[in-house]
Amino acid sequence: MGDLVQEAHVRLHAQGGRMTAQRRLLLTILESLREHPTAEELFLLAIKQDPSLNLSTVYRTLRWLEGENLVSARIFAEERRQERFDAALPSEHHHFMCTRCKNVIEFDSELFGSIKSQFQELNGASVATGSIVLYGLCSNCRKEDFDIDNYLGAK
Amino acid sequence: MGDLVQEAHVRLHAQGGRMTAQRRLLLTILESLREHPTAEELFLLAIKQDPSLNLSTVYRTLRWLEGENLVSARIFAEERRQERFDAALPSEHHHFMCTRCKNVIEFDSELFGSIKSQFQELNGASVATGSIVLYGLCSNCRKEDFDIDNYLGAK
DNA sequence: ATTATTATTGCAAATGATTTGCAATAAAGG
DNA sequence: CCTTTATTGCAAATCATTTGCAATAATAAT
Repeated sequence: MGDLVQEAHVRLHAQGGRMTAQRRLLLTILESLREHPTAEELFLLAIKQDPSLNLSTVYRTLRWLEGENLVSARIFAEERRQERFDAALPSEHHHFMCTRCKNVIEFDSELFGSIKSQFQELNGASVATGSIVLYGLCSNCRKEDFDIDNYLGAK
Repeated sequence: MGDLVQEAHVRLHAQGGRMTAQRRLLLTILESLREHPTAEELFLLAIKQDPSLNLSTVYRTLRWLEGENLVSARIFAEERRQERFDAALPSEHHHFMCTRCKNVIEFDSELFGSIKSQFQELNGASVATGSIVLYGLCSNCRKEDFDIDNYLGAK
């Protein structure tokens, strides 16, 4: 059993909550994914194993996890109004989304700290959190675009 | 008449569109604002001058502007699923949102370029766009929090 | 200026993601 | 095993945004 299931179990117990089959299933899937699924994508994966699972249970589970800081939700510019859920690593990290395949790549940046403190000093603000989002083509999709160009060029 | 109205006029003409009273009103308000209003906030400002204006006209106008790259839309983490519209400066810029008063401050960062190229090199991706979002307390709200603390402390 | 053309509007209804009320179900403690 | 009550599935509600359509009004043509 993975870390996330374990951790959730402990926290649920501490707050009088219950570890249900539905939660265990969702947590297991969630920690097996490198991707950042939408609620519906997670739901579609989960009903393969439990067809009676309901989408609202998925949302309720994700919101609970979010409140526990075990998952974070974000909306990417490419996909207005739809949230993606990230089984949050404890450390601060940033995201790149491929505008073609919608895959999300996480990355770190030592420069981010300087950006924050620079902003703080200039504005007298106190920055608590923040993140960087980049958009473009991942290496795979760059290749495919190149192949298509070649194909079209050859015709 | 401001730049935005002017520019929109030119583009509308070029594409067989029409400069209506509603558009002129919305554009005028938009370029007079330093803030990043939601569609509804813009609507509420606009109906003071034209009470018959409809919210869907506001959305249609904003979407057209977005398509023309005269306005950009973004969703801040603090406000799930609600878009804010930014009468986009031509240059790349970033945002800070105060989690208390919801005010948005724009800022530049020379370091952003390095972050992009660093990511590109590490991942073989090509980064087209991106942005930084910071959250925290603006200088005003820091003061107010301080005042409240003092007040509570003094009681 | 007047008229014809058709882009744009206001309105109401639709959409799509997410949330909520509620009765039925099932963990966990005793 | 029984009891308590957190959690579920379901259906209906919400909220921001979008869309179809008939009426209106900017522009082009006369």
